[in-house]
Amino acid sequence: MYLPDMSTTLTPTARVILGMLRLGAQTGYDIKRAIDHSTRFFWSASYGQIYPELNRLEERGLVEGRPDPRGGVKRTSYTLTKAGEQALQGWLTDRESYTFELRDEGLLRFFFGDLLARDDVVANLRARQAFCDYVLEHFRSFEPDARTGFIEDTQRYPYLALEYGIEFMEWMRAWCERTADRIESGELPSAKPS
Amino acid sequence: MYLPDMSTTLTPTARVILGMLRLGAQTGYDIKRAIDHSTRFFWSASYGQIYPELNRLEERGLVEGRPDPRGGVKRTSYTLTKAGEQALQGWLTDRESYTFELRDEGLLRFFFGDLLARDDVVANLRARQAFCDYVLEHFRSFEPDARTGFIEDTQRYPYLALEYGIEFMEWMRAWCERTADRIESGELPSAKPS
DNA sequence: GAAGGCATGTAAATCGTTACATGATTTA
DNA sequence: TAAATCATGTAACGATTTACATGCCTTC
Repeated sequence: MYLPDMSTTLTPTARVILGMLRLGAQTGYDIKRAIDHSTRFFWSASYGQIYPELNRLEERGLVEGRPDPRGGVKRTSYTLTKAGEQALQGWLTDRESYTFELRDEGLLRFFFGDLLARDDVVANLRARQAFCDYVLEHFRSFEPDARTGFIEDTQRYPYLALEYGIEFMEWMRAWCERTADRIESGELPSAKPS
Repeated sequence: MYLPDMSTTLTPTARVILGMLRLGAQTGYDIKRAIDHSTRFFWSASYGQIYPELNRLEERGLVEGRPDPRGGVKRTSYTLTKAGEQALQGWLTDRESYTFELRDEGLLRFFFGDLLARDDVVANLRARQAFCDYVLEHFRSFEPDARTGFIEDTQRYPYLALEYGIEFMEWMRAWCERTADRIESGELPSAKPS
């Protein structure tokens, strides 16, 4: 029988939530905004996940919510409990679990390149390259915010993670360009003629 | 009202299925094996997805299944229909849709590095590095098969996609090493003391 | 007073993994 | 004859997105 240890195991969404609360986010809305400006590219979450998960975390005693009607708006602010702190630290130092999932449609199209004419493969690679440029633009627009942390200005690692993203996209872009050139020059063959 | 064009839109799993059938896979089992040896790292699918999806694709007239009891085993072999070919080509040349999703737990831990002692951040990076090594080992064991195509030996692009995977993991590994060194040397600060 | 941001949530649908179940053939 | 591989499938659960709904406050 399968026994997930629900007393210590954090769901995917719970991991970002606890972390973001610990970094200074207060409300579900805060958390969503922080995610969208930072971890979104490697760990996203929607409102439909965040609000129910906050309730579940409160039931489990990992967070504590208090009504916080600043400016008359109905709002709930959350803080980590002792147990929540421990769960977060436990996850952060857990070297067992290592989720790494990728879903890359451009790469799948490339994988099926033998089914396409050379020009179509090249066009796909150019589209992928444009995608990299688009993401890089985004990332670079985040740089000023990330330099001083997305939530509080004592944070250094969000900026380093952004640096990772930028360098990754630059690497990917370069790979696309190089490969498209190799295919166009005829160095790499194509089964189907153009 | 939301109107996905179900007559032309392929579900995520349908995309690999049609492609793998076109490359020469015959049964659901074939498709699963091909995925596990190739696209798994950027486009995976389980039996629980593949078999029901094959039935749906047959209902939609994109594939055709025939009982094929080679060796006495109950088995269904599938081929693409004209409509299936068209749907596949349509998707392969569609530059509109571009799924790119990443779920990277190591990177999320790194993002929260300000909550950890320097030694723990370094340990996380070393774990990530070990993960890269592990994947690289896998990839390199696939190289001989990929050189001649995973299903038929006229295919070149599966090998190029594997090359991409190897180069990507090498890049990631180098980034981990470099960053761990920068942190260990004290070049990058840590909020929490060790 | 309209638009946009703040704030919280639900319902439906989709997507996906995991465990379970079955049974045949092939190989050691 | 036992283990591995071939082969197909379902049920339960978990995760996630999207659309919808509401209403306040602030700025133009």
